[in-house]
Amino acid sequence: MNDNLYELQSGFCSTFSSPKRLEIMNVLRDRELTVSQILEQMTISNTNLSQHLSVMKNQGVLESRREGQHVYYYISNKKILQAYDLIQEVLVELMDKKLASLK
Amino acid sequence: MNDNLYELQSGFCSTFSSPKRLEIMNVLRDRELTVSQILEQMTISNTNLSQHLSVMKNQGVLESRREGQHVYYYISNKKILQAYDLIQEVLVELMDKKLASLK
DNA sequence: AGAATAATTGCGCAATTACGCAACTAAAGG
DNA sequence: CCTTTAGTTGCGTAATTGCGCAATTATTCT
Repeated sequence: MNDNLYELQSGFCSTFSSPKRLEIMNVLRDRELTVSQILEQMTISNTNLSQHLSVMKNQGVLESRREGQHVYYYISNKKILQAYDLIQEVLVELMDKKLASLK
Repeated sequence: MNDNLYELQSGFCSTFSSPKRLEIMNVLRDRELTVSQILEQMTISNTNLSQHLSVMKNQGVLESRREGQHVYYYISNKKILQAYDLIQEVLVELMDKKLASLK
């Protein structure tokens, strides 16, 4: 029964396991953007961006709305960014620790 | 330059993208355990558990210490569990929203 | 209706990941 | 030193993922 939750959560988190997708989250941190606006901000092909956005939307990380020719994407829940930032803090602490152990 | 951070973070987060690994984190939530103790708590082969623990340790999610024949594993940083719990909250809110939209 | 712009999708391939089996290393006790 | 218990590692294979190319859909403008 709980297996399903782990399943769901791992799917959701798989979204965080790609550098490009993390970059997308960061670009969308405090605003919604159209696909082409995101495209301008990063080095990625149109196709590949669309694929990543689709994965993220399917997992519930992003939502989208169409406005004319444009599709706006945005982060579905601010807690996602909180989690993102927590992990980044962990990484910083990890690197600090590693550096300290080297000297 | 920032690419490296995304790279690092995605590697770290890839740890969260497996149901088994999430289960391991949950089992280790508030205590350290030996490999065989973890084994007792979940349905997984010895080998596969060892492999997952190795991945998690390499990414910095877990640390370990040997005591005689036993190797204890524990979560390296409490913020990891905070992030874990935040994501779970997001999932609950997501399911609530989905249920509400169905009725 | 036809053309242009925005975005998505199907297909194929290369790269990575998951996991079992069997072999191996590490520590403790007789 | 041999055996037992604990844990790890190498290898093979099946499954999944990432990403480019080309084709397709959606919307707007003329």
